Amino acid sequence: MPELPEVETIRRDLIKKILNKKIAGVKVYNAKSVGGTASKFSTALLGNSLTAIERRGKLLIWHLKKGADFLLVHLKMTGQLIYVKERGNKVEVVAGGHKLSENDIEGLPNKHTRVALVFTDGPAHSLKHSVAGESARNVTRSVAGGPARSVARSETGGGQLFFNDLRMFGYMKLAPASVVQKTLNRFGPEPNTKDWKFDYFSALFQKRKNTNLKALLLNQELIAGLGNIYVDEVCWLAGVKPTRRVGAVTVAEQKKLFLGIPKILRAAIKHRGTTFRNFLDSNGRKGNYTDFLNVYGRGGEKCRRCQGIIKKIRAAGRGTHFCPGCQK
DNA sequence: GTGTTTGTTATCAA
DNA sequence: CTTGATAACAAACA
Repeated sequence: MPELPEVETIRRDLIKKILNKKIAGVKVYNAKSVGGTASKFSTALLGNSLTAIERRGKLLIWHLKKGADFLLVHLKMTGQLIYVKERGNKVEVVAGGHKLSENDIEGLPNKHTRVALVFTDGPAHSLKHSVAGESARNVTRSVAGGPARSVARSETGGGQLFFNDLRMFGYMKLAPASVVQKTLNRFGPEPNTKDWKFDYFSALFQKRKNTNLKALLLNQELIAGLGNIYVDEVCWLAGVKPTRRVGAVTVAEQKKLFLGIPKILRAAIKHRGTTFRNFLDSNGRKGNYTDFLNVYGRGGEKCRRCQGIIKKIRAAGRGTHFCPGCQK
């Protein structure tokens, strides 16, 4: 469940790994993941390179050197962008010293791989362009040796980026500047920037007084980047129940929430995000903020602040965790 | 077979 | 038009 801190972690890593490298190979395992037209996608990316990677909320905006389009990348719930550096025929994990489980980067591409990009530092030797069928399984069956293998054996030193997405909600879509602008304009302010102002935040509690706090904080058009995990954590930190009617949140509580949001997001970025289920960073490694969660995923456990028992309910259609003891 | 997981959008009601 | 709530999407797991 990549939220702002997880997407930001990936963004920072990808800048180091793939910026300005030539895209020498493109493989689409699932056309839907790239907006439906795999050939258009491949053509736009082959021989191209990234000049910048921006983030807005949970959305990544890839700037391409050639062509008029940008690439919008959204991981939704189960998307992963895993970069594997290549040495000869052997695939090598970039970040060592960390044990990887079977579900991590070994065996990539796997059945959840929807797109693979091959990078090279130098000029592209051979530009591979292939479009696969519905799943990696089909691909492997239909072609001798499997196209997946042909990617792994590509003669490049730049490495490969795998877009894995179990549930296929995520996407990598080409978009012209006009569409990008329209998309970005819909987001609320970024909590970790100078755009994060209390006057704006406080006004939301008047404007949206009839919903509950959880729904307010989850709304990307009002605040960019919070998702289910961090909303629960922010509410705990501020001592307010996520189910509280927005109109009944006091100014003092608004202040705690206002300060708590960037505080938690920054801490989570510092610890490279939270891995609760599917999140892996671009090295295929888990996020470490999981150890710092106070309520999310701790239903039935003791509150670290008041020794109450964390409750899990459903609010705004989401699994919601809070402490009845110290959240009012 | 049932319920649960959640980011975003579509849809509907008020 | 706005707000608010809910279903739908899709795959896997307990």
